[in-house]
Amino acid sequence: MFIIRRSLLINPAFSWRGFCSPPINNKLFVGGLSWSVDEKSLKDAFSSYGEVTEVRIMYDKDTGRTRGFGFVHFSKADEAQCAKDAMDGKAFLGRPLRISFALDKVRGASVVVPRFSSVGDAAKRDN
DNA sequence: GGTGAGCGA
Repeated sequence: MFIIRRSLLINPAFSWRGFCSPPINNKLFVGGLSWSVDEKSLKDAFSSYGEVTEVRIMYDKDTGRTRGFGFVHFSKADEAQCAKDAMDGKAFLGRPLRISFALDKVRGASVVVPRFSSVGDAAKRDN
């Protein structure tokens, strides 16, 4: 029924290139950060959408500057979903944010980063 | 330097 389709439109958990993107965890990968962004300003910005338990920004040990991405931990996955929907694509300190759910990386193994269009590619073939 | 995936329990 079309009521289902309308639910897909109004629910951010069901929109990712027109495909399902449920909150898989309460951690967000945040890319596209400005070079001058720091953890406290990032936490302050994301705290408006939920309880931020931890913020970690990756720094280059050689230059001491940020690598332009980081991770934000929320108390609840629902809050992470809300913050992602609200902040993704929004300008922060002059640069648009690129947010997605964090893929858990275990010590000693490289994180498997699927191309952010692999699922969408399947959806396009279906379309 | 701008399409990017860490750290510590």
